[in-house]
Amino acid sequence: MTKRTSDTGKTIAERLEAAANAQERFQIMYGEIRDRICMLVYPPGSQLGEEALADEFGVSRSPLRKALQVLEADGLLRSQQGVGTLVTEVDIEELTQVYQLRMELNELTGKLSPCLPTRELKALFSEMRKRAQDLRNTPTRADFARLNIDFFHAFQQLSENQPLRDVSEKLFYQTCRIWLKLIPNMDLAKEVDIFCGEIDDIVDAVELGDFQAAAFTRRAHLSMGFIRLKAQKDTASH
Amino acid sequence: MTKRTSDTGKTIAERLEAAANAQERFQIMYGEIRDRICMLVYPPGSQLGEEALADEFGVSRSPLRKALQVLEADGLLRSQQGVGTLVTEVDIEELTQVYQLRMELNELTGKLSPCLPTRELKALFSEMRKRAQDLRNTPTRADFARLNIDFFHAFQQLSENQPLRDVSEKLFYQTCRIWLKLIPNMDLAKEVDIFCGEIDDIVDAVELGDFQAAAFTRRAHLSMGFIRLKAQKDTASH
DNA sequence: TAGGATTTGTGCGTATGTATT
DNA sequence: TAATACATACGCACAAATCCT
Repeated sequence: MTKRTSDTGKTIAERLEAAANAQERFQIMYGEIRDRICMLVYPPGSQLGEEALADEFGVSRSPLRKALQVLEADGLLRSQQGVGTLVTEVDIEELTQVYQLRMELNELTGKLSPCLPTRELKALFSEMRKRAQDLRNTPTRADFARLNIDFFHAFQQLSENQPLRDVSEKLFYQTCRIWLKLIPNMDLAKEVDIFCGEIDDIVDAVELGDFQAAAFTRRAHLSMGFIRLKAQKDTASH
Repeated sequence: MTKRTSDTGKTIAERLEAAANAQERFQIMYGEIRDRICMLVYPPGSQLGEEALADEFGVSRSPLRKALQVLEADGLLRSQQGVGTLVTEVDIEELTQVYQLRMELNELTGKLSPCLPTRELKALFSEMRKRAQDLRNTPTRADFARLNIDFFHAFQQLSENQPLRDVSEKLFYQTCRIWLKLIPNMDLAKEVDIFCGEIDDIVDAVELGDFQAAAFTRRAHLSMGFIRLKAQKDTASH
């Protein structure tokens, strides 16, 4: 079966064919590979293979390698001559510092250049609440991970500080795989329930137009989520 | 005249020749080009030329392009087919958000995983104080910029939070060129004097082992420096 | 408007490094 | 230890885009 993107129904090769220039092609490849990494289509430790990927994407290795190189700079891949291009491991101990920083940055989201509470913004979060409700009814690992990613991007839109957005996004993609990795050892329905409750809290704050409250709430949730992850890791190792 | 690096006295081509593997070669090229950009050897808006650079470095375009591509992801370069590889412009208005974020992150440097006040660390800052004294005696643009960069890296070592260091470094290199760009319109001796006074303040705090005080002091200096830059920009435009 | 000069983007063959047998 | 398989790194030639005359 040929892989197709969720939105458009087109294959990657078709999307790349339709791209206007090299920068668009780069964005498509970069985004697609990053998505596969954080959805564990490419699990930590797995090998990518430049030629196979280039073949699937319908391009040569040269433009593909640019995407791989930037993902390596992002800390998601590691390429070494003679060995291969490997997806980096995610270890909760090593991610502790990233999580600490992410918590502080989330607080800044409500502080630096908060957006105005537009109708579009509220509609976006309303949509998130609805998707959370659907997820609660039929919880799956993949939908949980997908909503986690999409809700992150929605939250990002609460601040107009673009550097803050860029930095937060990099750090998010360094950490988000840990959930999919550890959730098999956890109670999926329970975690989904907690996560959807958190979304409800934040959407409540957004609908009131209080973005700073939304940011503090999210910071608290991040902190508690990290503690649950650590607890999970501790029980798994005993 | 062949360009040589300040430290070793070797040309870039020689250093690349001596590198053990591709990753080292990448780091050498990446660091060298970034340094030239923020020292205004390549001023904003100037064009790089892949073939000329590859020729100087004694490599082909392929490995050079990897360095350029990551620098483009860092926001220091912009490549476009048919146009060239151009150094990005630095505008104080656009950097306002970066500066805001940098100020907050500097506060975190004293908060997240502060290092222990080792002898090596104090010696490093003592060296900075000495260099500041030398700069005061004979102030030059280039030495000012160099000390600014080196002092930043020294300050980074006050926190062991590696993600915070990485993020702070990226943001620093996005902003540091603004000083060299605007200093011709300012009083160099006066700015050097202020900067060296700031170094004295921070080194005092470091020698007392109070890294949090050092971080708060630096945050205050960043804020005041930004205000001076903005004021300069306003007077220049009238 | 057309065409030539220049630049980056792409494709592909080869070199080089690593792991395994 | 040597040979082999296989991966990325590299170098080069050509395609495509842009700019200027």
